[in-house]
Amino acid sequence: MFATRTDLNDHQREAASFGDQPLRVIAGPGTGKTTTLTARVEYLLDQGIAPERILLLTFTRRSAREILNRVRAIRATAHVHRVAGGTFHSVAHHTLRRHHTAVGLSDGFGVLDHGDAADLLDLVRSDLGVLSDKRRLPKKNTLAALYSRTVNTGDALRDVMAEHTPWCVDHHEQVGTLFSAFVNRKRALGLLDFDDLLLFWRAAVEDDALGATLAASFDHVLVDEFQDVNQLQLDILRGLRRCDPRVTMVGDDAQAIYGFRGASPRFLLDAPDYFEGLVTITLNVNYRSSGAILEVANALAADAPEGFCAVLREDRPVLGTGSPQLVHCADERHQSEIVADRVLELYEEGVALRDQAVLFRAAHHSADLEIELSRRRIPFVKYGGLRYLEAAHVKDLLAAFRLADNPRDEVAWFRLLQLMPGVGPAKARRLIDALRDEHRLLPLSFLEVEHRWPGALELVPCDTRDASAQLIQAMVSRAHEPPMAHAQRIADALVPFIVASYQDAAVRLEDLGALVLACNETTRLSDVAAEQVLEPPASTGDLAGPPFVDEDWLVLSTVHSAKGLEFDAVHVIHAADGNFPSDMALGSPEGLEEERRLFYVAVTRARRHLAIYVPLRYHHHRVRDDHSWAQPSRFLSKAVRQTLEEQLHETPRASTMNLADLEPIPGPALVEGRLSKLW
DNA sequence: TAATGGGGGTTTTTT
DNA sequence: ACCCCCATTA
Repeated sequence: MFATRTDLNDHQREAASFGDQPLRVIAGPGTGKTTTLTARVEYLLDQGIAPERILLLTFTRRSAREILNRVRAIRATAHVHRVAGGTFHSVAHHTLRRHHTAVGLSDGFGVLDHGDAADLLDLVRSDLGVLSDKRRLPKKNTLAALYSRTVNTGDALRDVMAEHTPWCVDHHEQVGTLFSAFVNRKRALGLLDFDDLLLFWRAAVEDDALGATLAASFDHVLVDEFQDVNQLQLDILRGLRRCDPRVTMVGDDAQAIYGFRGASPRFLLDAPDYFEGLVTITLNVNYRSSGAILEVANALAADAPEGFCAVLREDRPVLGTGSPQLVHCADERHQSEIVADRVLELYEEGVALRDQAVLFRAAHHSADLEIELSRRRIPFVKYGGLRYLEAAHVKDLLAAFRLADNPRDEVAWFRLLQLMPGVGPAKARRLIDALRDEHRLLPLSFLEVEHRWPGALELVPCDTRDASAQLIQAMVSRAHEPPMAHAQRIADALVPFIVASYQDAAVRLEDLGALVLACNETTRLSDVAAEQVLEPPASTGDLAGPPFVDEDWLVLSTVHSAKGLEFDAVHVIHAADGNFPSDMALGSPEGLEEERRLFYVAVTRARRHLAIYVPLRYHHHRVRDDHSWAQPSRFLSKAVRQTLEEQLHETPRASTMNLADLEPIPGPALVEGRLSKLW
């Protein structure tokens, strides 16, 4: 029972058991945000609210699961699993699948990931023939980001372009034409991208009749990480609470780090304007970090021009060992060695690898360290950056899954057809054209595909016709079988193409098997494809081999991906200006402030040990021997440095010497000398 | 006319 | 890993 919980402080308890007005909880890092949300869910259940009438919106589905698992651990009897929980996107997906008719979507609609959406944009651009002057034009990924930002903020395209792509703002009308064609094409093909999930959910929620029904299906709505919502998400939330004041928003303005998705901490700060009668509770007692680490965090916070709402303080001291360190390294190579040394030292002192994390600004910042860790056989898992989902073969199978439910999915066709040897972009388009009817529409059903395919088959090079026909057959034929069996047949038919297209086919085939297994509990393959897009497996870690042998591995993560996590020891690398803050973000004051918050997030992940590493030199790969001197991150101000113990490692060890400086050895002669003894 | 392979240059962050 | 460009091949 909630009433018997003794692990909450007064503020947490007040928040958890708050009544029916809108509630805003400002919760600094380590102040028990998750505990409080968990307790609030528990409290609501105790009050007799039916679990399925509670909606818990979180930033990742992992955190929704964590909160619900914790509730379940306390109240084993409740049907906690019926609480509707997930990200805005995943809840949107569920809602739209359920009410697809009411919002005018077809059954089995497909969900495009970021890359698919960019590909489709490119496809539409070449069809339209606009914007073909490649010099001054944004590339497809830039265009996709532009589109996304525009719909998520609701700002005029012209203004968004003026700020983010000023070099081509003159083309804004053409870009607008492209975007509207892009939207039409997605509709015609039965496809939604990430943004559409939210756009359609908002449309549903804002509709008088449908919106009232959706809003009435929840008694309480709780939103975590509110500092990272954007205008579109706020609109949805307001729609859902159109006549009901029972809403809880939890967030921390100091940790707003998703501006590039149109999010802004101002929605959290201005929440009283959006929700009448809102009450605010602030949590600022930190239970996570040692006092010394808190001092670092607070010094960083004090440098923020606008200040942060929650200034952290400690209640009972958290034990720390030694001071947080600022480590100066010779260069990146040296940094990798010192980090590896330090990680092992801490390991010897009893800090398990999985309780340690190396954090960085950009995914590629860990490249050198990954090599060093592999060399020393230190197992690690990396979060952030490239994902399993983005691997080509996974996308191939997902495309086939989408197609199995929606033969109009031109993006999927385009991808799958090019897998066939001898088929490139041009032939793929001709093949797709051969599948269209007299109105240039793609088949709506697989009956039509079967009917039109023989004509198209002529375009496929002879030697792959059989395999191609089998793949089509596998997708077309839906016997009375469980979806997983269907998925298995599709995967089997895909095997020859994977083997022919990729050199490391064996590894890739295993991934396909895993995807087939994911179809176990579904009714629709397109559902599985969408789920994978909405919640891709978060980690990649192949360099050090399978880390699971000893079940302890070091965590490497982008700061973004480490949000909400905590570790005994945190190593922040590449704290050099240009890397952290990223020079990409320095165009505007808001950009810089977001970087500062990101740094704050990194530091506040640490419980007992914190080290920040600054390489002094960066070698340039373009010109050999060339290097530049790095400035330590501007966030390491004088005040911040006073909270850190500085360590200088000015003399790198022999192994880090720049080998190009040495007198060359007579390599060819030495090699030939040895080899000549062999023959 | 298209596909394919090689090479060089780049890469912010993610639902 | 991706994108873009170019040369070679079918």
